Parts: sequence; structure tokens; C-alpha cells
Amino acid sequence: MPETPAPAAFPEKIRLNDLVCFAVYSANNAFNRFYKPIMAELGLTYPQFLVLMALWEEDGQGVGQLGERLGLESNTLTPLLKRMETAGVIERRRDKADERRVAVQLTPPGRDLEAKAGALLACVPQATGMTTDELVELRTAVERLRDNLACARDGD
Amino acid sequence: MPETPAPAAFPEKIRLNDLVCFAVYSANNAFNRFYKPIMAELGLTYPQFLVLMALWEEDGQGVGQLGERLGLESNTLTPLLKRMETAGVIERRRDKADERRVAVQLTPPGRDLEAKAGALLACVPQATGMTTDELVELRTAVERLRDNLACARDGD
DNA sequence: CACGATTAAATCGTGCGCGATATAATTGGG
DNA sequence: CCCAATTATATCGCGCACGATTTAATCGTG
Repeated sequence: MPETPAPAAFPEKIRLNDLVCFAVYSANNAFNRFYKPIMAELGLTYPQFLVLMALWEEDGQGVGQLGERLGLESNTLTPLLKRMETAGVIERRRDKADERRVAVQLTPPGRDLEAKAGALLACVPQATGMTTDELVELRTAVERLRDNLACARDGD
Repeated sequence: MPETPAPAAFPEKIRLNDLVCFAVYSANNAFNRFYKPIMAELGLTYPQFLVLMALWEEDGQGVGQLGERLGLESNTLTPLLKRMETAGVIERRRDKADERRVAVQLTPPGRDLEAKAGALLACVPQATGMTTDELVELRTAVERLRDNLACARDGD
């Protein structure tokens, strides 16, 4: 009589709570919900805020550079940037040297939001209930996960 | 002459890459992109797959229970479930005892997807480039972050 | 210089995710 | 028993996110 199949080798049914992807998915939703009222005070959405973050680091980036920075395509960014232009926080202008490119420039109101945002976001670390060290470690791990997934999807 | 202001005490400008929320946001997008072709083979979207996961654990859940499980509201779930019903993987039926409730039942095709999904998702841990222990640790930390954000948003 | 190939944005359609609201069924206090 | 309050879904509108395609400008090779 052969050995009974090792229970440990028998693949447990995978549950929702075992999936890293679900943890990330639901944490992202939780961040969105947490940020929504804060962003509303700035007259922004959360993705629009991320675009502004990128522009506060380097103004005048093209749509493609922003997409590279944020991991988004022009089909997402173009309408988003148009809404931000309507809201008066950025301006979009064609590059004179290369008319294919569109440079995104902060307006003075767009620049002024940086200080306000800094003040409003000061509460976030507290809300995470984690120490600074834990947050750095977590962020580093999530970035590694993200980058590995991205390059596994492309050519390894 | 006074000391030069301590550089360490001077609050560095916060950069996109310092934000945990951006790491989570971009990792979630990366998961979506990674899963998309896999889910396409199952005829599903990623959120639809998460609903099926919940139903494979417990069939016949109501819309509200599913929402609780996934962290979603009826305004997200109702149209999503209708698409899944059209796709033939679930059925929705009003509860006889309480006509307000809608129970979500797996169809045989919906049940059969569990095995296929298991096979197709076997490649995921490899793609993350992390060890099992690292993934467990990461998932636990992300869940803690998510839960803390959720309860900070409600009544602390 | 010409013209196909490449590059950069924009457009289109679909599916979430959610705030606000509506609809319908059940419950509970007088 | 009745009707206001509560509960469970559903509806509506908006803003992402993205695959597929289009438009327009630039580049490269002959």
C-alpha cells in the first residue's frame, strides 16, 4: 500500500485573502477613498494629483514623459490633462521644435497647490498606522513587485 | 554667525517615488496589465475574477456580502454582476424570503473556471520575483495598511 | 527631394469605482 | 394595522485605465 498523499503537497484551494494581488487591489481602493475628500479640497482627483507631483518635480514635461513617469498611456493622460487644463492648473502647448510633442506646464495656481497639498497630506503617515521605517520597507517591496511584474510581462 | 540651517531638518520636497500610495497605485496597474491576457483566456476581467474567487469560497452570497468581501458598493457590483450573468458564469436570483436580497449563484461553467484559473495563475509567484516568505510578509503589510486606512477614514 | 517607416498624441469604446440618488421590500413603534 | 424608518439593490453621471486605431509630424534611406 502506497503512502497516503502528503497533505502538505496537496494544493490548498487558493483563497481571496491569500492573493497579494487582492491585497494591493483593495489597498489601492482604500487609498483612493482616503484621498478623495482631501483631493476634493484641492479641486483635484487622485490621478490628477499624481500628475501634479510629477510636474512639481519637473515642469514642462511632455505627455510621453509623464506617461513614463506614472506608468500611463496617452489614451489615459490626454483626457485627464484636458480636464486639468480646464480646471486651470496646467497648460498644454505644442512644442515649436517638434510639433508632435505637447509640453505640459504648470500655471501659477497649479504651482501654489504644492504647499497646500503638503499640508493636507501630513496626516497620511499617521493614518497608515505604520512607522516611517515600516513604510519605507513596504514601499520598497511594493516597488520591487511592480517592477518585476512589468518586466515579466514584457520580455522577462 | 549662526549655524547653517540643518539640512536634515529642512523638509525635503516630497517626490512621487517617496509615496507609498504611488507604489501601491502603480503596482495595482501593473497587476491589472499582467492579469489582462490571462483573464482574457478565461473570458473574464480582473474584478470579475475576484468575484468568482469569492463565490468559489462560498456560493450563493448576496450582493451586499460580496461587496463586504471585496470592498465594493452595489453601484459597482450590480453592473459587473450583470455582465458576468450575460457571460454565463453566474446567475442572479431574488431571495424568496426577502425580495430585497439578490443571491449570486455560480453556473457550472462558472464553477469549472476554478481549475483553469488555478493552472493559468501558477505563473504569478514566479513573475513577482519574490520568495513565498517575502510575498506573505508583503501581503500582510499591505493588508495592515489597507485596514488602517479604512478605519482611519471611518471613525478611527 | 521623395516616400515609407517611425514616433507622439489623440480618439473611440468598454469596464470598473464611486458619490448621489432612486426604488422597492421589510421592520418597528404607536 | 399603518406608516415612517430602515435595509438591499439598482440607476445615473463622471473620471480613470487601457486595447485598438487614427492623425499628424519627423526621420531615414535611397
